[in-house]
Amino acid sequence: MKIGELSRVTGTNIETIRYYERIGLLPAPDRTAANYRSYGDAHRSRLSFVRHSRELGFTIEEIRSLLDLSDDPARDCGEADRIATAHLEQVEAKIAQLGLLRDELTRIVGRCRGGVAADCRVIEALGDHSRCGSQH
Amino acid sequence: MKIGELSRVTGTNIETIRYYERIGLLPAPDRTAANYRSYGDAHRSRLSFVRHSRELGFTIEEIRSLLDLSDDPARDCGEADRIATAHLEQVEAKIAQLGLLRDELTRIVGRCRGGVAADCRVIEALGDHSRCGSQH
DNA sequence: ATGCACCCTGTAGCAACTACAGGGTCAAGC
DNA sequence: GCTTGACCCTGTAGTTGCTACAGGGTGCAT
Repeated sequence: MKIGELSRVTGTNIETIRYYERIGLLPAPDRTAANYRSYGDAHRSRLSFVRHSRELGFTIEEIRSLLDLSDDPARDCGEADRIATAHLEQVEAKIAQLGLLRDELTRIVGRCRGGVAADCRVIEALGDHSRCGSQH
Repeated sequence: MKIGELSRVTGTNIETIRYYERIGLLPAPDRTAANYRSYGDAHRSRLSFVRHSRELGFTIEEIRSLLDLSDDPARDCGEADRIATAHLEQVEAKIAQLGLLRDELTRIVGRCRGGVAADCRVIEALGDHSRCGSQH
């Protein structure tokens, strides 16, 4: 299949597919006589792997490591688990951090009583960290 | 005060301060005879406002709008409240999305039973979106 | 006078794309 | 047989919010 179809079946921007090839995440496919990229099923499933991992928030470098692992079926699987576990911990940390942020934003918004900016509690609160309940 | 001191009192990287000046978020300060930037208290509090807002996740453009508001004390405060409320909604959406991600990562990790990559459940799960419980 | 901390400008790099500009290819319809 | 339009190509530059130099100047103490 050509790049447009691969783009449609994987829900990936065409430019992004070429970008992944450029950075070596996807192997360069064969070309047609007209120099068009020609993809097979292996490309499709590799790209799906990449997209799914990206949606889960893995970085390109993490995905590279995971792909290296899956390219070498004899290697130890524990590494994949370590990468995923570390990533899960990061996600949990991010959730906790955003929770604090939400609390503070909640404290800040809704204080507006329709006055002018000079009396604005929102602007005041943004300028003054000292009243924050938490460190961020 | 010179840029190094402003950097210390606000906890901002020197390069970042110059960057904010370049993009017009901070006004260009006076210069000493030796062409060193010389800041006053107004700069300090404006930079604190910017840093606090960035820590709360506001974008540079949102901060620019908030600063425009606070620079013009006669303007309607409702705009500041709208920006902050919209941002709060984004933070809440992000928390919800990360929650789904965490659930899925939790489902994926810890399945490793010490085998080889060919049998790796983690790698398998990453390649196969169809088993995900949620859309992401 | 020489070492060191500090300051300056300008440019390039990071992640992970996205968006052109400026061209080539191919099948369908007139 | 010629045009139209959808598709493809390469290469480069833009995005966000910084950060990191390179290559130089300044100010003060020893």
